[in-house]
Amino acid sequence: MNHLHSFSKPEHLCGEKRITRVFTQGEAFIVYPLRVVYLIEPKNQKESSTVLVSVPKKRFKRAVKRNRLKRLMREAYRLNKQAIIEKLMDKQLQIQLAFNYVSDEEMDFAMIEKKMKLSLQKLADKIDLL
RNA sequence: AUAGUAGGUCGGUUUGUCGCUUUUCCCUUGUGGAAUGGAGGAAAGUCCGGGCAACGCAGAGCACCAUAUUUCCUAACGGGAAGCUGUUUGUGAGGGCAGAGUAGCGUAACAGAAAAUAACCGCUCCGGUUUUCCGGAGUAAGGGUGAAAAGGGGAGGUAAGAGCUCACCGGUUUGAGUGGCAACAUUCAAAGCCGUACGUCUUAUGGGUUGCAAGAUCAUGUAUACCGACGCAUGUAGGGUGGCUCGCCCGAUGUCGGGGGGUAGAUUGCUAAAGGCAAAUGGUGACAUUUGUUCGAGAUAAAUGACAAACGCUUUGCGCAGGCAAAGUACAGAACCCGGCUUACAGACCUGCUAUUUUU
RNA sequence: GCUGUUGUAGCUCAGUGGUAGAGCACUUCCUUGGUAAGGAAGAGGUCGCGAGUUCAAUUCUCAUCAACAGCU
Repeated sequence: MNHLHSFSKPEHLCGEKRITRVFTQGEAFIVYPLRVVYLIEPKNQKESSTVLVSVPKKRFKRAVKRNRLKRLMREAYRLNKQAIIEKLMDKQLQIQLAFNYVSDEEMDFAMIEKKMKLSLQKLADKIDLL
């Protein structure tokens, strides 16, 4: 069985030091409602892509809504990550990603998936330029 | 039948595809496979109480905070049950709120004569003047103001009046009896002639602090914290006793020995518990006892999901009806664990009771 | 996870139970040839929301909502 669509623990971006590094050294762009922060560097760990998603408490007060949006974003990433993974494998690079949700309104899965595809395409273009 | 009220219960189901995570097992040992478990009645707010943990422990007084009707329940509580008294709300079943003490002190705007040792108008008597009126004394029945006006209405009494006196009634205090575990209720007698609300104050009881991001262990690794002995000093400067006072305790620098702070990480704490369900017994009840049976989240930038389809339920529209179509399907997500309280909630069900209408 | 503070006019803030105020801003008028400054007058408040105590609540009590801050 192939595992093109998995999203297991090693693919999460965690640990205070690594997260701080991404946010201080990484670059960012916005594909509304997603703000994408990324850091591309030569490959030195097993996974070629590690990701975190976040929804600010300030915009969504209820935990249920925050959890749902995070799940939708994760799901959208999981189903579409192949777009960048292969390019990274070819060039022997790794990427660390952070997705911030910056809208004030809840969106459904179709919308979020569309935006996620857009932002991943944008990342793929950047990888090609390197 | 409709509307309501009190208490209790539930709060979607099935299938497919792709995923997340706990535990166990297997192998060809890795982006592997299999099996298994995986949010709530409020997981929420963090308002109380407890367990558990670390630190502290020399006390006394004051201060501070909380609580305050009775009896019971409970591990405990500021929670609950059943009562008592008052008040308020509802046609009603019911619901809300308050309930230690009152000796002293303070406040009660505006209006009103006066907001508690009262006297503007009025009433009565006396003196002056004699047309109205002026001055003095008495009085608190009547008037108006106000949220609130000095027990109630009646008879006697008087110049006019007044608990001034009398009987009855209301309330207060004291004593005695009856009922009740008690709060209290009720009866009799006596006294006295009797206002209200809030605050302050007083009394009683309780309160060490911090919280699983507590704390423990491991690997890496080193400031020189801390401890002991000796020496100095002889309780001096200063410090601690988490706000103050008294009291108590420690106590400067040196040498030797022991020892290991902080940061980031991993493991642990971590989930079986005052647990759920049923029956019987006791109790008005909260609840307790016994017996039987049953279940099993443990993540850590944080899992329990996404998509699709079908069904169920609710509402609306169309239709005589079967049915068809559309819309909706709540509040909300564990983060150490329990007991409560509070707040949010589509819809459904059960039991008791109430009101209205109709029928028998 | 734990803890605290604040909410009053468009803005910044007063207001210790008795008719809600100040400064700036706004409107009208005066002044000036005109503008600014100055002067006069005026408008603008569910006192975050909901209960309770009281004769009376911005103020006292309870619950709730929002904003902000702190510890880690």
